[in-house]
Amino acid sequence: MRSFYERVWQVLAEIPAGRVTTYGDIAEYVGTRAAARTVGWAMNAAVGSGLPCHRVVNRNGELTGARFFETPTVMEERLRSEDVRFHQDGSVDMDRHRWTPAENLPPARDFLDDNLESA
DNA sequence: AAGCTGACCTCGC
DNA sequence: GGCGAGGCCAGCT
Repeated sequence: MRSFYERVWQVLAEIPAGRVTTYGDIAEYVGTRAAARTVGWAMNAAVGSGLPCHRVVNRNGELTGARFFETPTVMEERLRSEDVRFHQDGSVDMDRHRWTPAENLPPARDFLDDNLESA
């Protein structure tokens, strides 16, 4: 079992364009719901690595991590370029775009362990 | 080495 | 329904 970060990144890499997920959903999928916080920390380390960190928002669809990108606006711009719709208050339309690892990926153990062991 | 902090979430008051 | 506290992992002081 590799680090918590790497598990998060594997999930992150599977998020389809035009969809978003939440810190809590990722945290729960990789093992612990309460580690949602650390997920954000993992994102910070992933900025600039090519992973779609912009597809992770908080439970309300707010772009809380925007300020950690190259510029504070690229997060929204990337999402808009993927046809993600926003509410008037600037939050993502979660009903329309929400994607969860639990419903779209194989069971966490299989998915994570497979990739890790075969690596 | 111990303690604080952080892109969060949930529960209790 | 707003405010405060606890829980998780890793990095920094």
